[in-house]
Amino acid sequence: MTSMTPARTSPPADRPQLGLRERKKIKTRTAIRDATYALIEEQGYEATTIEQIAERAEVSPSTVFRYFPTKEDIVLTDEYDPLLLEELSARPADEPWMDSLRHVMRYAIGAATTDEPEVTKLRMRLMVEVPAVRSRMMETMSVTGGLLCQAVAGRTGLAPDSLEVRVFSMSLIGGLLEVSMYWAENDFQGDLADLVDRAMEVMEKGLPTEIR
Amino acid sequence: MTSMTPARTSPPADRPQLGLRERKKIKTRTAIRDATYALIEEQGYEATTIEQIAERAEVSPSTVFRYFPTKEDIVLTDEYDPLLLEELSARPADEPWMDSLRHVMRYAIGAATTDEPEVTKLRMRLMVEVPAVRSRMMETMSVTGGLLCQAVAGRTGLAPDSLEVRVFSMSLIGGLLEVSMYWAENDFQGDLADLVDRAMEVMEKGLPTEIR
DNA sequence: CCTTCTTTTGAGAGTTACTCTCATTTCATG
DNA sequence: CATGAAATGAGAGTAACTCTCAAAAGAAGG
Repeated sequence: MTSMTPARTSPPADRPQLGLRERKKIKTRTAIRDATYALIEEQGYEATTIEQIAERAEVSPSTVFRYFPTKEDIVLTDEYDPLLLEELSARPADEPWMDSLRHVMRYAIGAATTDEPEVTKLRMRLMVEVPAVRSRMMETMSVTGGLLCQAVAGRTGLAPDSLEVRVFSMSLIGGLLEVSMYWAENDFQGDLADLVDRAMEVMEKGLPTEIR
Repeated sequence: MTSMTPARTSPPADRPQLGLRERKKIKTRTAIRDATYALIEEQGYEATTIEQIAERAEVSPSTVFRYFPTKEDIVLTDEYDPLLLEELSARPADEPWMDSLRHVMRYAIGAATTDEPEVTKLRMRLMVEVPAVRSRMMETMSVTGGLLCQAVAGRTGLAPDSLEVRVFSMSLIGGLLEVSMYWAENDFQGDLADLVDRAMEVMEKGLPTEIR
């Protein structure tokens, strides 16, 4: 899911013969992001202004806004969701639903923590510390939620816009988001994959000591 | 929870001999809120500026910000959470946890839909339509989540900051928030309490057709 | 290479939510 | 009524965004 996946330098997979124009666009995009990360490390999130970002990325402020609709998006945006959903639908149809999810989550976590661990951690830290970032993250998670609904519906045969599917998806996403926060708040101790396992256990079976 | 409870004209219960100062404060607070609601009905959320709100409420813009930290808060803020938690902890200790929750939810829904149904609906509509409002709502829900953790912990004997409790609380809140959205998106058809029941069923037992 | 068309960029002005400060007013109290 | 504390208003300032328009830079064809 969004929170687990790092922002990529280049779009995953396809890169066949891009024109100079396209290549430049990618370069500016990452220039802006890198500038932002660097400035945030130096001064913190709030203290970093769009103007500073623009200056360091050597573009105009207008351009920054052209590439990212909000300041938070510079930090958060990634393009992994479709990949994950694909991964999810590629799972065997007879596999228990929660097991499929677990696999996909592991996959996502692997990608995020191997690829660019510092960036991933920075993002999670910002999520915990900066309300605006957290909000924006939740926003994008609810978009992810919509996609998840499709996947769940496809798998279970339920309607994607039914209350049940929607509630299930959102509560799942809420839970997973909380895992990230927990991990970040506890200084990234332990293995994120293990935490996710524990979380999914809870969401599947309820609290450990709960009296049914 | 927050999403279900209407903003009150006066703080619930206690009003024993308030000084003129306090009474005036309450009056301005509701004046601002009423002005906001009215303007939003007339022009929509985005088109309504703080200046307009201030003008109609007959206070200065500064005062508006003194009472509400953000524009979204004018619409969303209520003070019901503590009440609900109290209600929750007042439930018999041997009652199954989910049953307790169900009761409290019913209570909250009853209060919200009986008290000021139009306001409640307006808020939910804004939640669906205005991203900023939705974000802010999610923010406050995550605060509520923290409180809920305490309650869950007290009941189950688990640590309030344990991963399990936190995940459980947040996924619950995510699910309940989605119920509100669903209700609003479907033009408030059907009984909210029924929807909440169905949602809690999902969160307790998983999706209907799920193969365990 | 040069022309023409399209896309991307930069500059600048404007809006609005929000912050901070300080003087003034308004209530509380003895 | 005097004195102190709290609430208000006025105003200046910041920074994230939005919009518009003209200049610059790649794409494509002759």
